[in-house]
Amino acid sequence: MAVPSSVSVTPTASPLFLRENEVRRGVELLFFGYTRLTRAIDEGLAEHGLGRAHHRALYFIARQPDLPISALLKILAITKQSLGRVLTDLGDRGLVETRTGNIDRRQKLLRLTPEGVQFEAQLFDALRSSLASAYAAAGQESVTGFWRVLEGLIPAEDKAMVIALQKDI
Amino acid sequence: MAVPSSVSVTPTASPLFLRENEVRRGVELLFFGYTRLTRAIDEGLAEHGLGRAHHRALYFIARQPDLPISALLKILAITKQSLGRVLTDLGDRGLVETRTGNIDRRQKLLRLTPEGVQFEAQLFDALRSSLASAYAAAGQESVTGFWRVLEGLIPAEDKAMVIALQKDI
DNA sequence: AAGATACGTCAATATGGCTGTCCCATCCTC
DNA sequence: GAGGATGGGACAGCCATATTGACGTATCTT
Repeated sequence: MAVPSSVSVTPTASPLFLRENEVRRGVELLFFGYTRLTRAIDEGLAEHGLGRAHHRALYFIARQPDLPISALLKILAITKQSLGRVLTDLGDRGLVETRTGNIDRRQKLLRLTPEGVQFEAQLFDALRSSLASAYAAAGQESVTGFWRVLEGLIPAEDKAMVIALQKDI
Repeated sequence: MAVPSSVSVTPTASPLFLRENEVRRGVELLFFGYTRLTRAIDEGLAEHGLGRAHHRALYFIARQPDLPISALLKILAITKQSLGRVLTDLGDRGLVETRTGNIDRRQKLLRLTPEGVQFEAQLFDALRSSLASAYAAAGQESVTGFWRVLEGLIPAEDKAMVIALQKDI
């Protein structure tokens, strides 16, 4: 390891620093795996003149119908302005609609139109076929490990949000 | 594993289609895990006025010194123009240098300068601490599964490239 | 000598983020 | 009921990162 001593000056070897190979492998597999998975849907998106940002919104709206905009902002961690543009596009194409919240009338609750449901399902099919075949090739035990490691990458303050997503399946 | 015996159409319900929950979970964990990991280095990059695109180049040059530009183009799967700008920025900051190939004098071989090595190591420390703690929390068996699933997401035609990266650690 | 390859470069464009500012409607608290 | 906090929308401008297409030069291969 040709790391200049000025950077990581650990006099004693910490276990966290004995893993360069494993860490680099994880970084690389995450990079390639993630980018290849997202590419699986580009074609479907392009047919509607949409990009990946639109898909992310579409996906989470599909996942939690009647999601308030503020919740989507937290999930995506982008600014209101950036999301506004995306939602305008999705609305213009008749894929997403909003209605006023019952409990809090300031809120707009997002949900997919029937066309939106169909389109999201079509995109999801591409994700499913990629991920399901990776799952099948790796085996169920590996899938569990895959989830565990990824969960460990999510900071504590975001974890509740992610788990909430997966509760009401 | 329950992979249909060929690519053929299975009239009965394929196991691949009985996994919506698992697939959604994977999509979400990949999204959050990947984005959170990449955020870990944004601060360090911003100090040099660089972005994530610069880090990706820096990372793979660190990984394979004397990498020809054409190889980096394949890894990153972006256009020559996009990469050109990134490499210009890295060169201007004295982080990356090129030299003419010995075997093929048309090639320019990329490598980090000493400053580049130090900077990459600093960024890598952030990645390492995130990933290593996720690894530690999940356990070694999970890490193996994590790798296996991600490998399954990489299309066959790219797999050789990724494996080549990990051979000469 | 001809063609392919590796790299560089110019110009124009798209996407998806950002900041800052201001506004309106609604809710909550005192 | 007044005042402040919150949810959402909108305008203007900017930045980072990617794209396509076309063209040029050096070098390698045949």
